[in-house]
Amino acid sequence: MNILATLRNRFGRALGALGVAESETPELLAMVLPSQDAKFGDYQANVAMPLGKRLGQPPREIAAELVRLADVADLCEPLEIAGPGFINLRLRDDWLAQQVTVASVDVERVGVAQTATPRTFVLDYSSPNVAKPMHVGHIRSTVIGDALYRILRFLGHRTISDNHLGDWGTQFGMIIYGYKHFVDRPALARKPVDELTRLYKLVNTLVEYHETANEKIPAVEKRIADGEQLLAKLRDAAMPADAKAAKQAAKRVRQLDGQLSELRSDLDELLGEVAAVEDDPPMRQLAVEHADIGQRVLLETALLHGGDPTNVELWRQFLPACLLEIETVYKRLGVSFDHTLGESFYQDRLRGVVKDLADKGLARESDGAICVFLDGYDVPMIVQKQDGAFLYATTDLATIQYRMREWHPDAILYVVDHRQSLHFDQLFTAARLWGYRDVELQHIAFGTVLGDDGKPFKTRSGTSVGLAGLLDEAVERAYAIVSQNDAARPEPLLSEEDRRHVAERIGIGAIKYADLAHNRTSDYVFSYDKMLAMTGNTATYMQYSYARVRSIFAKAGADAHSLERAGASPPPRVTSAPHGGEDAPARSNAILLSTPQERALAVALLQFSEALDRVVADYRPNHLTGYLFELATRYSDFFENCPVLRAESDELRMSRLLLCDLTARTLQQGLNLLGIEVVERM
RNA sequence: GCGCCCGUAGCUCAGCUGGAUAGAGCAGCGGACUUCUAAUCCGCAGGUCGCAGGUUCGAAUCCUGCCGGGCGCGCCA
Repeated sequence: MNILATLRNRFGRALGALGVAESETPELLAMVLPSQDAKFGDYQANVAMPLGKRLGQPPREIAAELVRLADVADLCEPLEIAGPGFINLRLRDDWLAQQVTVASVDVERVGVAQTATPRTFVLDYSSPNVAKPMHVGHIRSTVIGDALYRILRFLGHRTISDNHLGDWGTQFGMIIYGYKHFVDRPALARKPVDELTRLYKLVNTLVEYHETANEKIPAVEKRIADGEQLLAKLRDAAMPADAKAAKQAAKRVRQLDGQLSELRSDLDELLGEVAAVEDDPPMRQLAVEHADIGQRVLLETALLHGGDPTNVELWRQFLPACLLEIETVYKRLGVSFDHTLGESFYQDRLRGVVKDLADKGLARESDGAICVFLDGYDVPMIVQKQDGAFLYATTDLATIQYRMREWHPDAILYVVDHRQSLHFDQLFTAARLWGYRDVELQHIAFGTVLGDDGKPFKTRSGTSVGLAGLLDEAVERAYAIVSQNDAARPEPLLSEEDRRHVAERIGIGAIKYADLAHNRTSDYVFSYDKMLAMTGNTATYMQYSYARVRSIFAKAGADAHSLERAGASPPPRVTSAPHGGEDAPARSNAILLSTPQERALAVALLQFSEALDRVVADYRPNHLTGYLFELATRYSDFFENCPVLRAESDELRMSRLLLCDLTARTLQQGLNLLGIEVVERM
């Protein structure tokens, strides 16, 4: 059941009867919306105001006409016109009761219909570099992508998830170099993943050391010197005469000052990095011995790309261990993919891509590189470097070509950091020029995860936070909270094993939910305390709400089983209005809406479908978290005001049990679509 | 310099293709546990939606300019 879609459908007909052109109706029907304030009813139609202008009639008159034409008497109370021409709709209690009763026996889909217009979506998310440990930056892509995948699939779309691994880049050159110079063979045989990680980190540290010492530090020093010079010049300059120019000059000085202090703190950080190596004698020794490590890593990478048998064999040998590592994280997150076609998969297609682009006149040589020049962009998209190597733009184009040929999608969604938006703009523009015009290409951009200080989330030492450690920490904190709360009960509910199990689900859920609940386009501040809070819009609160509902069934005992049976049966024939005429006794499995709280809960339950539509409209899972919070709030209100097991009659008791059951299943389904598990007790 | 994103309560954030009196949580104040999980709930207080114009029946939302912040800008991904 989708109330909004039903109402729009009815108003569409009314608009037709009013003589509105069919081409204009979709835009107008978008103005039929849920009310923001309950005193205006459940829904409102705001179409009369814009129509007033077009038809040259007072909006209130048009509203009155629409009220006459709209055939909604079966589901709405008599329509009301308010203000300049708002039409307020209040749903009939008997209709609501009937609809929610039907939803309550829908075991599979809690009343959400599948889309009438299924599309094929390819979703590209997570895409970590293998060989590097996954870090905090991979959470958002993985979690948002997985949620969108689950939601689209639930709505009946064809979905294909493809983890576009970085499995062919410089990080393998590093591992290969590390293997050739530093490998500890027994360790590699014993724990390959750990040893490869150690090699990667070691080589990476050495490469960075040289880069920092030889390039970054001098560059920053030069910028500081230039800045200081400019600042001195600005300060010496005579104050401009007119006020505006003086203000501008002052601002310039202020900005420059800020930039300089930022640069100085950058410099300190870089000097610290260098010192860390130099103060460690063995590392210092290695740094001296491997002075040209940066170049030699690139060489190893080039050899790999060129098909060098030794390096290709090493790559083959190392890849499974690296995959195992990330697979562990995915398993814990409950994320899986239909395909995992990494960059390496496309390597033998790249030459053909560049040739085809050149043949079609889209790419040409410039400064020794092959570039695609696009209107409206200052910089071209480079598809082949001077030295002949290909770039990620090339791989991405090859990937689009492959996906289009293989899966014929209607849309390809890339869940990737917003910093890559220029790349995707260019990629999509190029792809369309290349001939892929009938596919929706979307960069599902998201912001950065920040620490408490408002800067990108890092450890004290400045390295990025490992994803595995992050999950551990959340689960550990969840365990402490679970244990503390359970121990404080007169009679603890949970065994030690239960507590561990619950903590895992709460900890992982908290991280995912916090991420999904934020509007994806903005940065968000990562805080364990906030995400594990029991109040507010958190996974923990949602899981708690679920557990509270379920506890009623635990108390109800055998009733739960009979209810499940009732739920599994076909929809009941609703023979009576909820308030029940004497000659039509309410059936035992019909829902009655005897209080405002029950009614509000029923409306919320029926709006699940609308929430999912909103998510899909612009690929924002936070609309679903917002909905679940609203639902949980409504349930809480109901829980406080409507006794279930001690309801005044058997009919009411059964009705409320049905509402509870549907609430639990809707919460569970909603959380499941976000990749979050529930617990029966907590 | 050019481009993209952002600016909403003390803090962290919502605000659903422009709708009626801008909402949550935290923090603050005051209430509710012999009653289905109080890890909860209810009430109070808290706002020039960065600033200034414009578009219109109506603007936090759309347009322009300014102020403030983040990110990106040829051979990394």
